[in-house]
Amino acid sequence: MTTETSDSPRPDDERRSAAVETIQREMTAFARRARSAAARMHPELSLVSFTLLSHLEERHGCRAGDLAAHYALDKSTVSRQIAALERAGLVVRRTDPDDHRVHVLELSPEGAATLARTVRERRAMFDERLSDWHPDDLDRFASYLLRYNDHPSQPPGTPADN
Amino acid sequence: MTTETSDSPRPDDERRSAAVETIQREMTAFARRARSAAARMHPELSLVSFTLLSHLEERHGCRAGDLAAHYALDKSTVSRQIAALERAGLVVRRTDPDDHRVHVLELSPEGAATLARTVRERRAMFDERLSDWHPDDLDRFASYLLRYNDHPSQPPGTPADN
DNA sequence: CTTTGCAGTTGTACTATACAACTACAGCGG
DNA sequence: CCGCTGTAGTTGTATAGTACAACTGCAAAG
Repeated sequence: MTTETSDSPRPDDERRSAAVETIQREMTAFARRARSAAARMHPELSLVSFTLLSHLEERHGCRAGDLAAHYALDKSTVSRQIAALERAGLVVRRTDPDDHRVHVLELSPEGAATLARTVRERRAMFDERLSDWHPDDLDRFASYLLRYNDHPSQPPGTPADN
Repeated sequence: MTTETSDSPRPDDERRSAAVETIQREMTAFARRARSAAARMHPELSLVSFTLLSHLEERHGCRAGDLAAHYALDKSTVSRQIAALERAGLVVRRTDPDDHRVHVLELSPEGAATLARTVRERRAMFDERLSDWHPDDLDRFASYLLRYNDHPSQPPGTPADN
């Protein structure tokens, strides 16, 4: 409050503080909007369903528990999401022959198609939104986001070492 | 598909595409996590409540409709959120003497205190998370986020000119 | 064969949200 | 003054996403 030296270059702490403040505010603003924006864009596939399908595509199938762990969701949530996706015909679920407790999840052809369509639509949105950015800026922004997100997060089941 | 020139420097379009892909993926990942992370950190104040209180602080009070418009929320959602915040004693609501339809919303002292505490906690989290970043990178990241978010968004009541 | 543990499902509850219908009020045209 | 029309906000109702706890079914250890 008393460190008003506005005509000299601000110390690093102050720059840092201002930048962190902006990052916090803007990340928060983005997070607030993202779900409803996604929902309005793809009434067929919520943000969570979309990410689950993406994960299945990347991994070429996986187990429900993997999804829960990876996305810090409760296993019951994943169970219901997957059930809905199966009902919609986007995911197929088969029992692992080696361990009958395990259900292996995979994209159905329709699931892959729906995912591809959604990816395309999202891509178009991002392309449009970032169309006037210089490629160098895009690269830097992308790497900052990677760095920001490369951070461990506590799953809901984990009591955060309490 | 036929533009395989992997040994020569990639054309701008391809860099662009890769960067946009990353931005999309990482923004999505962040959005997915943000709410639950915020909820786990502040059981008292959801991300939405937090932003509503912040807005009230910034504007030194405003109307419910302003919040709805600004945050692209339905007026009923805002009404209930504000009702909950009022019940919790964080917001005071009084009728505008000039127009009895209007309810002017303001932070209560407890609301200001709670908001300040939450801001502090969030700040600490962000500070820790960004502690090993160079100030220049923080500045750039912040400005990229500002630029990214500086984009119009359709409120839910707006049928997007259909 | 029993016990213990893991993978996933189901029961229940809560929050955020939207849309539609409603209430209360303001401002206008007669 | 009276009624129409538009606006601010509330309430009814429905839905989605989520968590926690209790349960089922199976596996692996003893």
